[in-house]
Amino acid sequence: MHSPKRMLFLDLVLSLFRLNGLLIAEGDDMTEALGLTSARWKVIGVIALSNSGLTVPGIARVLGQSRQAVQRITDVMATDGLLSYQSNPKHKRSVLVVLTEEGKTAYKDLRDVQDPWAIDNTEDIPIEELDAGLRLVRRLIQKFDK
Amino acid sequence: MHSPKRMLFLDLVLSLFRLNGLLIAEGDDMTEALGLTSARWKVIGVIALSNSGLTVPGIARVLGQSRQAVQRITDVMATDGLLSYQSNPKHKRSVLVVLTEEGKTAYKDLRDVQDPWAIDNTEDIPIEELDAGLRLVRRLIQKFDK
DNA sequence: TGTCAAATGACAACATGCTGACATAGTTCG
DNA sequence: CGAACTATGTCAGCATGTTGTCATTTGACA
Repeated sequence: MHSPKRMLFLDLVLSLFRLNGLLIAEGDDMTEALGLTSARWKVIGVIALSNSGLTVPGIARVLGQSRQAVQRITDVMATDGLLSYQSNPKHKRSVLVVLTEEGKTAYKDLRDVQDPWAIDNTEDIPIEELDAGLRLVRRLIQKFDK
Repeated sequence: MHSPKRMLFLDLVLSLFRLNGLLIAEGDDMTEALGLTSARWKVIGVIALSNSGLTVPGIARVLGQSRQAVQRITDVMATDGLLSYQSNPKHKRSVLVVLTEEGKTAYKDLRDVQDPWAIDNTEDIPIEELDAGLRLVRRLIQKFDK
């Protein structure tokens, strides 16, 4: 027992916890000047990448989070003027979340800091390794997301 | 420039956020019957792997978390009888955290559920891929942990 | 030795996530 | 059509993590 594979996997899991914390800290530091946080740019990113508009539960599904958690973030962001709610022709109660002009500007600013950050932190990592890593992560997500 | 590498990296980061959430949910479900949670078995694991005993800030450094967060967990676990504080000959105020008999039993029970879980979830993944993934994660941790 | 910076404990405020519960809106199907 | 199921908004409680602050203890060094 204590197979190397098992130890490897548990080690990977603990390392992922740690990396997650570091990435959140990085994201918060990086976007502090923009009035954003990790939680907020996750939401902004999802909305910006959708053409037709998303509902709160829709964003939650994309992020793999509870709709309540997303609702809290969007409510504060709406108060801050980054996004607004738009009536949904498909549903009387479930409104669509859209970026305001301010929100679009924030997304652009976000990209302006995020892109150099991504480039800086991958310049010494071969693209094949990143790709393999992403595939592994996706495989694990599929395994647990049921 | 929207380089593929940049997109890949941002995709990886978002996927890591999601995987992190799923792993925490897995950990909580898996150890629910033992009266543990993800936060608790992280701490138990660190203590169990140390021979000489650790202080609260020491555990925090291993986990890459704030000492306050760890202190909160250890306080509750001490109340629950899983661990106890032992006077530290090296330091008048900073006590050592040690597992009680109940805590050691919990660690054993934890391993009994964690091992099959790790084996199940890696049986279709080559060890080389896990190893490569761990190396990538560690590389990123080093990059951000400064 | 005396002083000062770092480490620690303790407390507070806050952000982010979860689940549960309840009412209402939408969908499916007999 | 109507009943049952699902999806959504909303509110509440809780767990986990962060940062900030302040007093005290340690340790390093002029």
